[in-house]
Amino acid sequence: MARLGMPESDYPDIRELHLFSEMADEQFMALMRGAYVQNFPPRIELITEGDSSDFLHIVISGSVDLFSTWNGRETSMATVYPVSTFILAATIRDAPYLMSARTLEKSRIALIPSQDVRAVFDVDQGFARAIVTELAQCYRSVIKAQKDLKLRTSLERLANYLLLQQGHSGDAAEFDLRFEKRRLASMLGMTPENLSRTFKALRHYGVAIDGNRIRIADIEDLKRFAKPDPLIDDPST
Amino acid sequence: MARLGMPESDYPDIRELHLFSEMADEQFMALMRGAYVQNFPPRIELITEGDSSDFLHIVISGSVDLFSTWNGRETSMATVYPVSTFILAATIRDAPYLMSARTLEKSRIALIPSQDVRAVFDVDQGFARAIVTELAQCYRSVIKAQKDLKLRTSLERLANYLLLQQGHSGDAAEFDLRFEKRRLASMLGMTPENLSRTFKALRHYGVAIDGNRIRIADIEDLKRFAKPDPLIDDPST
DNA sequence: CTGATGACTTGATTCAGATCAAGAAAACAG
DNA sequence: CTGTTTTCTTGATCTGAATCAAGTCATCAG
Repeated sequence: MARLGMPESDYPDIRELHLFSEMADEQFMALMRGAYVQNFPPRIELITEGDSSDFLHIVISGSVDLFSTWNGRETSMATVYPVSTFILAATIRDAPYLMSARTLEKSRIALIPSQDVRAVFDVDQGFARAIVTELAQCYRSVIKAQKDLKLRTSLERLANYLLLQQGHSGDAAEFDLRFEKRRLASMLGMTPENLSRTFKALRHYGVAIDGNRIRIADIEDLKRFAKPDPLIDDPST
Repeated sequence: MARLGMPESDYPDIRELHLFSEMADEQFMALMRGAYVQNFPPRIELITEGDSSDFLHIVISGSVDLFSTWNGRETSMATVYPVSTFILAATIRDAPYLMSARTLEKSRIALIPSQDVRAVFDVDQGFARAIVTELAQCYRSVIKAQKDLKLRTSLERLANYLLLQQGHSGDAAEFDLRFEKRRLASMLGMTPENLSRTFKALRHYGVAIDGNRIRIADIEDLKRFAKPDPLIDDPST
């Protein structure tokens, strides 16, 4: 967990991020000079909801779970994969985090001081444009998630989730779940027990499950049931 | 429903909006020149989800319901009151609307061509900063709504909603619901029947209801049950 | 290899909330 | 004012999902 200035070998990965790709070299270097990189073991809590947002975080490798708690309950809100940022909105507004974050596995995280981000925003046109685009994207993702939650049953949510994952796996008939079922359950807004039963219910639509391995016999059949909708399920729009 | 260029009498209200208050006069006038104002009767659908986002909308008077549908089901996502904008994210990304919008009452709506908004963003520093702040705010609002949905029962959501409304009414012990119960039910993610029963269940915590009139006997008692949390319920953070 | 730990499944039961049905109250048009 | 329409409420019932409980399976440290 040694805390270091950012090694230059990490620059290219970050530079490629949509958020940083359009800005001037000079400003990019200014951001990188103030940045840190840390390696974290699995299951380390990186930030806690309610804390003030001192750093913009970037996942360089590994993965991070964003979750929230209230009154003793906990729910997973999203998972962040490399290479992308999180808690951009809190950084921009200089407001407390609304979600906590923990590493799911051994992860490499870059930290850019929030005040640097806000300062560079004001002087770099390309960076400003990129931040706006990114935020609008994030906003739309959450709206989609909320539609998913309010308009669908858990069976429908799981079916659509599987179709989405299947797309990510290059449309292969078989693929592995990307993370453990208890987290998947939490993301989909249900209990682990219920997820187990929901998987079994999907057998009627040709879904076979063995451990983390999913096999979909007939995509079209599953689609007829799941009724995927780009305005809910397409992450790119 | 006559369509007009924007009358200058509307300028000050719009100029006061956080989104437009920091920009240069010249740019503001440029936006206004391309804008329209329309008066709509109640229950008119202003935009339909899936359509392309040609205009940024501003509610000058009245109110607007943002809702979504899927597979024959419908849910209210948010209500927009004067003076504020909606579908900013779709405008920024030049992407299809994720939600539909309809007037709840007779409403006056301003329409600014999306391409003008994007063009001015690139030349006006203050406007760019304001858009980013607004978007970050919107993002955080939706995250809060999602925490509310995933972490609370409908009884808890209603209790916290009432506490929030009570705050909006200057902490009066009595106040009126701002809109009809069927919409409130949809916003809170439940059926009208269930809302009726949930109101009755809150009598145990000193909540009396008569038509649209709410009376809270003992705020502290209700708070002990509702456990309001600024990271979910405070719209300003 | 072995015991311990945590993840997953399965069954029984309970509960929150939806649905169905009907009546009461309010809003509205003529 | 009167009939109509819509909203709201109430009751009965059903269902999706949570909870409780127990057992299986996999992983991993020693």
